[in-house]
Amino acid sequence: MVEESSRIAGPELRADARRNRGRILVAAREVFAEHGIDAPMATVARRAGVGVATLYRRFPTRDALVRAAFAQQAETCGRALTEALADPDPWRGFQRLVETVCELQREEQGFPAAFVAAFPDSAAEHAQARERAERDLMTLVRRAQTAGALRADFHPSDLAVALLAHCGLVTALPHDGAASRRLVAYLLQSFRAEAAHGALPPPSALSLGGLPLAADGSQRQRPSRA
Amino acid sequence: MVEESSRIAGPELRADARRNRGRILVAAREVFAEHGIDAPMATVARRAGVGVATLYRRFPTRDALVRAAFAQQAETCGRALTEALADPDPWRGFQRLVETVCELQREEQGFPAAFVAAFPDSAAEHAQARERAERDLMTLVRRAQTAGALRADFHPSDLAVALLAHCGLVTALPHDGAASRRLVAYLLQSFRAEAAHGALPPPSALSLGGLPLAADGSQRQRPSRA
DNA sequence: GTCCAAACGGACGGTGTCGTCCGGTTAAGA
DNA sequence: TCTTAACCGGACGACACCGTCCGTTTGGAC
Repeated sequence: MVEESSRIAGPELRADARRNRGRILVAAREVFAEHGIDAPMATVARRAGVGVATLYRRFPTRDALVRAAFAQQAETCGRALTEALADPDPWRGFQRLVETVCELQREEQGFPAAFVAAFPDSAAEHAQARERAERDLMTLVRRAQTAGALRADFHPSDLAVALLAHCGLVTALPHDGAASRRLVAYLLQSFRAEAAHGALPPPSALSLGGLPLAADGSQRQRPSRA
Repeated sequence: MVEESSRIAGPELRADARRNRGRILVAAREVFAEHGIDAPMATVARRAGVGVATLYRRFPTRDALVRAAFAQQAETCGRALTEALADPDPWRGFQRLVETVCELQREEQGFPAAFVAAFPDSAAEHAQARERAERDLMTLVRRAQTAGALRADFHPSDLAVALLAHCGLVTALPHDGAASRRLVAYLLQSFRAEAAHGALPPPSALSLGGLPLAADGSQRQRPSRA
């Protein structure tokens, strides 16, 4: 992904501003991972060693900060997807993708929530990247199914379901790597063609690719207030 | 479960007080399901048609309210467990239990979070009920394994892992029943003995029964503030 | 009907976060 | 070195929720 300023043909931040921007992003990742996605902005600012004003100047909304902070992780996901497609073994590629993303969720505990929170309305900005991811993912799934490794009734949205469930697990148990790994192992085994025993209920209507959400992105549980 | 007042040999609430207590519980369930477990107390009070003071008088802490509001659901879980043990088919009993609890999580969206939030320190109050649940659960698992239906490497904590993951899913997608049902179907299939292909990573150290948490119950992600 | 303790509810002070404003500071070009 | 525009950060007002206080109402016993 290109440097942001050059994309917008921006006015080239001054040296100190650029330095502070970097510090803020680092601090944001740390704080979000430690205290959750909606830790006070002031905490991030303090950790970064800057004032709140500086933070708000650079990232007008919490959402903007979250998105920027986890852009790197999103890129990692994209790369994992590419690598998965490059794997000559279709199943191994699929498996590695799931494991990599879940590992990322496990390590950066802020990431899963960010993943869910950041994507619903990022359509405009990352449209083409998202679209491409969606296409690649579809290819990966089809390929693994054709090879007879991934069960035929696997629906691409199932990946989103699995990732969201795993996200919920690591959010509830931030320090239990064993639980996370267990869940991933179970899910992967149930995705294998040999595991297909009974019929599955109809798949979700979730859009995949950039990942969720359901039709109304605003309807998430936690953040809503009366 | 016995009526609370009689358990504590309480001073018998006055008629209006009892009526209001009931209204509060109903309102709490509705509000928690709609706005999440940490909706403002005032919202609950307003919905119940009482003042905040009345609410606080009856339930001094949010935790007390949550616990009381979902006691009924907890009881339903206990009953489901008993029924599961009564089922002559060990696997069907196990399967029904999982499906019932997950259905409850799906319907009462506040419930899963309450489940997680309420149990860490309820040791004293529900100790014996919890202990019994734990024992029954163990029996259910062993029985299904002995029958050759449930995979041998299934660990009781896996149930907690699965329920927490499902909890996370329905929290993220409150209105997507299809996603929930899909996840449950996948998980159940992967728990079947025939699905055991590769080895699983070591199980989590989660305590089961009354359900989680990890050692430090306070370490949950969302509620924590700086 | 009378009385009182229990219950009620609105109002209020306290706390924590948000996001902006403004006077001081500094990078960088002339 | 000097100038200036960009940048910085602490302070501040707005807001939401919390939990308590207190004057008023009401159930129910006599």
